[in-house]
Amino acid sequence: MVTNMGRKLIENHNECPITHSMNIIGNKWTSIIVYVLANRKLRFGELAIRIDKISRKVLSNQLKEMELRGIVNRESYAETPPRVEYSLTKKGEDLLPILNQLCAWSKNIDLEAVDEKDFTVS
Amino acid sequence: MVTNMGRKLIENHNECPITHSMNIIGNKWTSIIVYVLANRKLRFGELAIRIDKISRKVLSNQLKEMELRGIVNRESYAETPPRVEYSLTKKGEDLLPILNQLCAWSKNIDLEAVDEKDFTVS
DNA sequence: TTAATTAGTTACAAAAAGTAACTATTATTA
DNA sequence: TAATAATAGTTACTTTTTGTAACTAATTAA
Repeated sequence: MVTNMGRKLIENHNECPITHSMNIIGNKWTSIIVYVLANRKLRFGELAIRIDKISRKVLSNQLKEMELRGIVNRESYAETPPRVEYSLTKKGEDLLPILNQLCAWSKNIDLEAVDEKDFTVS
Repeated sequence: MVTNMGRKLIENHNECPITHSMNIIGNKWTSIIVYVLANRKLRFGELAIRIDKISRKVLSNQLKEMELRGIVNRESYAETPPRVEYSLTKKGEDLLPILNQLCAWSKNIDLEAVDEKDFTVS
């Protein structure tokens, strides 16, 4: 059985900085996970509850990738039932003020228009 | 024939601001398009060339969505061959400084580790 | 002996993104 | 006259990413 969990990257030979950034946070969940981990350490299950629309599978994959990139820290305790705690690294914390600005930016963008329209063409 | 182009949104009833933000820019290309449109107006084909890994199909879909959300402006000229120019709105421009911070943040994150590892388990 | 607890994993399904060929319109070229 | 070029998309199809629901292992408590 073979499972691949590495996200496929956008080729970026000329090292475009925004493409590089998107190779790190250009997906639905990474930023949300960072935001929820702000100022606290959370167990896997707590994260799954707080980010209630994420699936455990995707949460697990994202956390692995984020750990690999040095955005989150994973501490595993040899207990039963298992306990695994996730927290932000310095790098992860450094992302927070940027995410807060993003939140402010998006405040008056309305998504209802898209939500209600059906976007069908015949 | 029916084509749906509306992106599916993360449900966000408690109006989590970061979830809202991710419903707008939580994908591979939106931020890259904004970044490339900084300080200039570009035609569809020019965008496709400058963002060379994006497909015309996805570029087209993204631009529609971004126009709908008020991030880009689309100007179409009745010429042959057609000319369509895209530029940032105020809202789009407001995103730029945030993207620049993101670029700075991501500068010393190395993706090679993920690239080279195979992530296979048996 | 059975249920409860927790951090994942697994096989499968749906959605998003990628590919290559195609369309319509008019001007230019052969 | 007919074929070619140019441009902004679209189309049918394939691959990748994300989502769903059920499952596992290990130990404690009932």
